Amino acid sequence: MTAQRRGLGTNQEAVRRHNLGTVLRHVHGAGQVSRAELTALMGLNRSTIADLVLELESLGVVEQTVPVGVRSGAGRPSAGVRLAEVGPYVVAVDLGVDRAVVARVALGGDVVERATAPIPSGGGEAWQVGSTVAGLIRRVVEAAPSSAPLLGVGISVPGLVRRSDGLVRLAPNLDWQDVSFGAIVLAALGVDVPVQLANDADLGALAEHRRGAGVGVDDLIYISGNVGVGAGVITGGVRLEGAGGYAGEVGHLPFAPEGRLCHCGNVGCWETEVGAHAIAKAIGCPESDVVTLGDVLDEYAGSPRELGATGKALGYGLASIVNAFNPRLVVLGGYLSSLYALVRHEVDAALAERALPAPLESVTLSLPGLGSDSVLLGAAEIALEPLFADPVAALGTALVDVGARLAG
Amino acid sequence: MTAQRRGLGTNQEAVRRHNLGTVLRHVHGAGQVSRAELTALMGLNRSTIADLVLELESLGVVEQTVPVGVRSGAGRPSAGVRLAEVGPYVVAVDLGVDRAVVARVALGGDVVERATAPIPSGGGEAWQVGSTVAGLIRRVVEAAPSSAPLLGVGISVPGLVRRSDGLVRLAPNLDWQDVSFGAIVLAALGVDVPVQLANDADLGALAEHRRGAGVGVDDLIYISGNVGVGAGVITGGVRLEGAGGYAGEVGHLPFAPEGRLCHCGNVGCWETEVGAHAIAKAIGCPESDVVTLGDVLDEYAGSPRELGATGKALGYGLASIVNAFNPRLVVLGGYLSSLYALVRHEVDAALAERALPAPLESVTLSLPGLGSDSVLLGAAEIALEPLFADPVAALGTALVDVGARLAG
DNA sequence: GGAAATTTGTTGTTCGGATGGACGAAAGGC
DNA sequence: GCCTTTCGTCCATCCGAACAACAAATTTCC
Repeated sequence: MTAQRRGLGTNQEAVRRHNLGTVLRHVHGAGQVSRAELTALMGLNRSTIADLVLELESLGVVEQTVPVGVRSGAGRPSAGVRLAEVGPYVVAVDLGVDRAVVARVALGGDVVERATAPIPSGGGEAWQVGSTVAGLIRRVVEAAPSSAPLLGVGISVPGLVRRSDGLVRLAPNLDWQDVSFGAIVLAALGVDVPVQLANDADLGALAEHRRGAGVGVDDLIYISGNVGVGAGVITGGVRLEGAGGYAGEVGHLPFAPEGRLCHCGNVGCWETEVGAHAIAKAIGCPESDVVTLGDVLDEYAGSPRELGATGKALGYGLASIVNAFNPRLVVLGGYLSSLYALVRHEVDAALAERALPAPLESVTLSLPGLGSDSVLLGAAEIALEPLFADPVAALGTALVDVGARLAG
Repeated sequence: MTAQRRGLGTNQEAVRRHNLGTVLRHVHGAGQVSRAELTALMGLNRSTIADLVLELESLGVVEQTVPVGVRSGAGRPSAGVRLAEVGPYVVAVDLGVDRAVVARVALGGDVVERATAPIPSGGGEAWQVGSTVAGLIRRVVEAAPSSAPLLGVGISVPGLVRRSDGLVRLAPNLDWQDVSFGAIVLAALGVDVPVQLANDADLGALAEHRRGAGVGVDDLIYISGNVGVGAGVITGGVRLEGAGGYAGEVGHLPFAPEGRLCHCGNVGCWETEVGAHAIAKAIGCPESDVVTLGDVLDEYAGSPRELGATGKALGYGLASIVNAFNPRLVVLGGYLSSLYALVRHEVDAALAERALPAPLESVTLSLPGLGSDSVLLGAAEIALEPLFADPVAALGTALVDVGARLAG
């Protein structure tokens, strides 16, 4: 029972829900599992697993295959369970500061189709962006088999998103404040599907945890470098959200009291040292290229010395994060992955200098295992969440024949 | 299912375990609940609750009472469920830097008996402290009814405690490093009971969440001022532990790069501004009174201006914590509660100045609801944890006739 | 004051779903 | 080619939550 409301009792419906969802979660995570592996993973009886798989098969989400795959020892090979060929899917939206990426993502995490459009600098009116996104959604959904159900839409936003209702409280680089972007997109689409919004760093963390560099790691942090800097925290295997959903705003941790003025109104925030604008200034990159700083850094041919101070600042800041959250893994996403490749030594040294020995000894820095798709795939994962919580209910309310409905 | 291993399925034994534990948790939390309230709280059937209560009664942990208490509407009054008169108990140990407090705590959280002994300054050898603590444990257990089972011992340590095995990695103010204090106490006691160790701030947070200022608040932080400064974090209703159990070490967040040298080897840690030594210096308190700084501050009659900078530093540091964790409540424990009473205005203003608007709007600062017992009661709570996870198993392995066993 | 309404406790039964055993099937090892 | 090992399938079983019916205790209303 991953996230049941605490204090409640467990009735038998809940047991079935949980077990169905857990089987599906395993298939989703591994792509292909044998029934024998499922019995071992879940600690349930052979017969029970068989029954659960049968029900999922009749729901049209998984298929059983002939025994295949690497065999270990003797004995009859176990039947495989894999995702259905024409199964449920979600739409993932990665809203960046300069472009929106929209993808149709199948259960299992494969990007089936993808579309991108630029966003005018400064964000533009939210309804314009919503209209653009809706157009991209129409495009990626068009070719989907009409019998495949759409489970929902997950949207990543570079800013503070209120958990309770998905309101975008503040997205500085889009110049948005208190925007109900989920409702805007739905209105532009003209249909009603479940929509989930979340912060980009939180979604990066989720995706890296499920399918990237952090598989099997229950305490990890994803640092997103996306003009601003934020952190998504997974702890004990679950997302750290905080009271309102704003946890992980590490970009405004104090860093240099005598430092530069930050757009948040304070002085010397970490972001003023390792944010995109600061780095661009350090390497003499024109202001117009700030939004694509990652690409600039990938092709950076200047002296690494110009970035030495930045690397040190990154390491010092990471030390604070390591002390506060004690993660096993820190994934550096966005342009920070490009930066880390250039100044790895400075970052590692600064981290080791400032972090406490105990949390330091078990932490690792790494690049995203999903490249630049972490956030997009994280958006897919939150859209899939209801399916794992209750497969029957989620498929019951899913939208079928989506292409036709959206065409009109 | 509060903390089941993820990925596992739920079998029927687990359901019963969970439901029994949840009933007990409710009785433990409320002291007295009616069966009707339990059905509403847990969402289970009347008959099911009746059966669960019957089983707990036969285990000797709860008793049913005649209908009593405030009645709301019409209808037959519901039977009450309360903790058994002679029920299971735990021993809680609060290891401070200058004294150890040991208490016998009944299920329900009442301190039945308590004993205290000083600890030589600088901590002394761990085995000496262990022997002292064992003596206190003997004393508080002596008068316990011989039929009452001892569930375990919970120990709070002012330092970094490894979650996996309870090893005390570092307790600077006791001058300990890698001390297996649980084993030491058990050896001095000569019996084998479950022992849980944890960091003092984590336990303060736990107790305030369960029985103090944070009842019903699922995202709270307890800041312990106990010579050093640390934070215990509850998020989503569960303890934030991190990979090794060291999460919440906020005392060494960077604060003033040009500041004082910290014992951790860095410069300008938050602790160098709001730690006990810094405050003592600010108000001209002799070094020998640092360990009782809370009492000193309670009787402080000097000019509040001497503490203005400290209050500001506290507020700024709290802003970082609020941005990073987005709590709904921050409880200031230890000497920080005394400090806050003196410079509330400065702290509030500094927090409001540096925290981001979104997380700031929902956060409250408060004093501990449990006074100076937060940490002690938190130690009791971790010792009780196995009981709620599996009442039958925990009571099966509990120790009876404790007085006689410990006398020899 | 009495009857109706309301809510709960109790008891016996039902039912959902996990479990376990028996048996056959499909592989590897010798 | 036979034995061993492991798995799928088909039962019967069993555990425990849910449900229904009735009795009990209290409030409310007339």
